[in-house]
Amino acid sequence: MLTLDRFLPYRLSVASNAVSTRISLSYRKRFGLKIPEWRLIAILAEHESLTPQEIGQAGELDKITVSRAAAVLIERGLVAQRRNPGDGRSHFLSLTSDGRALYLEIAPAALAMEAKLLAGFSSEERKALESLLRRIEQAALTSAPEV
Amino acid sequence: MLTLDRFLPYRLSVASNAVSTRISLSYRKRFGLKIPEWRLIAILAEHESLTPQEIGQAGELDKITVSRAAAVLIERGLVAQRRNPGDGRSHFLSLTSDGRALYLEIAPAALAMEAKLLAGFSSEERKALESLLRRIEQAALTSAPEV
DNA sequence: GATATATAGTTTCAATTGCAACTATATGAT
DNA sequence: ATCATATAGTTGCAATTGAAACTATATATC
Repeated sequence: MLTLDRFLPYRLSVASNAVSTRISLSYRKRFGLKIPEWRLIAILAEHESLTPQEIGQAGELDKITVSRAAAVLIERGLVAQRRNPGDGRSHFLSLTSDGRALYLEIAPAALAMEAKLLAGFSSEERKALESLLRRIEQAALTSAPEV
Repeated sequence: MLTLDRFLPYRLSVASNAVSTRISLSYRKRFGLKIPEWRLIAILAEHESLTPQEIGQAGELDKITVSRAAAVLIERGLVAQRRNPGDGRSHFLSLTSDGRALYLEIAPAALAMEAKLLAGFSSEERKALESLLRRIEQAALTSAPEV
């Protein structure tokens, strides 16, 4: 028998929405960033210099989203663009020093929010949650697109 | 140090998106339903007759979403509306026999999709995932709206 | 090296979503 | 009973999102 309350896709969606809403409010209020913009900054902070395509792969963002987020961040002077000598259709993106400075502000705030969410969890529980989420994601991507 | 790939809100969002995308495609293709419409049907299947407000509480849907989903389902003859004698601003919604018939088709399909997603999980893992998700959700709702 | 096909990224347009204003009814105060 | 305030649900409008078309460049074929 089906019970919505115990249906995995429902529980996952509700949990994810609660967390996203909570977090995105913070990003927006404190730093004027939407989630894709924040993701792009986080990825560039880890990778130095990437093409939009590589950013999309690294952060599960589609190319439209990357394009728009990058435009906003370039406009704000947080991200710089330079030619890709190997491929004229593409280009490299990287954080400017302002971008890096902003990242150094956000990263601790993000970690603090995460810590708050996970406050009641043991370290085994955290690991378990991460691993279960990865497996569910894998299963969703793997199973045939049509049931 | 922050790593996007290991950041809980990110993992949660990615997993939830993967599952939602996968599932909503199915609902839409096979039954012409969007997720809120499906949720509304599932809730009414469990509760017989509810006001829009009660539906919203039962399924984490805001009142606008309920209103629009209900309008679509009434138009399709899947949901019926009748006066609420106790409060003229409100009304009761319930499944029509067509609505119940559709539910009896969808419910097994939904359970089958869930089973597929959870195929590699032991029953302890399933319970753990459900409980961890509820706790995260609670933590997100509880923690102050501003960090 | 010209033409055809493929790919990276952007832009346009249509669908979806959510806030804020609105309508109708209910509740509380004088 | 009248007026003020609160609540249920709907609608209008603005912002967000995503799919498809478009532009520019690259690669493959003849």
